[in-house]
Amino acid sequence: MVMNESQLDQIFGALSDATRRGMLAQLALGEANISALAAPYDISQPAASKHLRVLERAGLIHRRREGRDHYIGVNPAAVERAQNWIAYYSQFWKQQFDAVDDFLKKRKGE
Amino acid sequence: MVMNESQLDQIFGALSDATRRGMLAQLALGEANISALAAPYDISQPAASKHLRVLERAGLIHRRREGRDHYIGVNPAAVERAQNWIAYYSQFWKQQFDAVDDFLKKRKGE
DNA sequence: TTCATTCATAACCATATGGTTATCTATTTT
DNA sequence: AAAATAGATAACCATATGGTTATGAATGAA
Repeated sequence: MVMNESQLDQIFGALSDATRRGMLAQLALGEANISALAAPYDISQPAASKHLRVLERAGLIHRRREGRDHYIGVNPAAVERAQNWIAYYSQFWKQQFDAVDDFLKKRKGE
Repeated sequence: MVMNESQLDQIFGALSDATRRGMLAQLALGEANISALAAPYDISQPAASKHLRVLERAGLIHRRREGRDHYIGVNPAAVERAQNWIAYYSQFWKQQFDAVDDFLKKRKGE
């Protein structure tokens, strides 16, 4: 579980906003340019630009320029870091939760 | 994938700080009181108290009072929400990533 | 009863975040 | 060449975040 802590800060921080999560969700359908990603939200163009910079800084997306369009795609590896952190600890959390649960069930059965 | 968006905001937001992630990691060993959770960090007692309130508001932990001690434990269900969000979309992200990867490998083989 | 410990709360400070409008560059379209 | 489109950047604003010190309440130990 060796991992750059500050990058995890940025990854989770980037995921903590519904607009950015929505953009990532949209990118599950494939690459999109910034206008397309901004369209579903009632925000200004610079606001969308800022959100994408946050996602980019966290390493969650990459950007490919084609003329005046910037095409955005997801970096699954970065998302996986967050997923791994949660998965690693949730083993232990669930385990100890289940232990308490078992104890309560057994006591109820007496 | 119906899920309270603002709670996801809070869950991911709570996970975006290394101190709070450290506290959750420590809780993998079992319940602990606030002093024990604060001990590894060079922060004041009120700072630790604030971090725990953030985790609590996100539903990631629960608190049980015993005399002057507040014992903290993890709520695995809340963590699972974050995990599920990532797991759901990462299918698609990886899938499209693999498709590009295959394409590049095939082209290289020509 | 007095002292120590655990924790919460209030007030404050610096910085980050999420939004805006205005303006600029670069590229495409007409 | 002129107009439209895609984006970036700067300057600004309100609020949130993460930290501090000071203080108070409640419980436990001497």
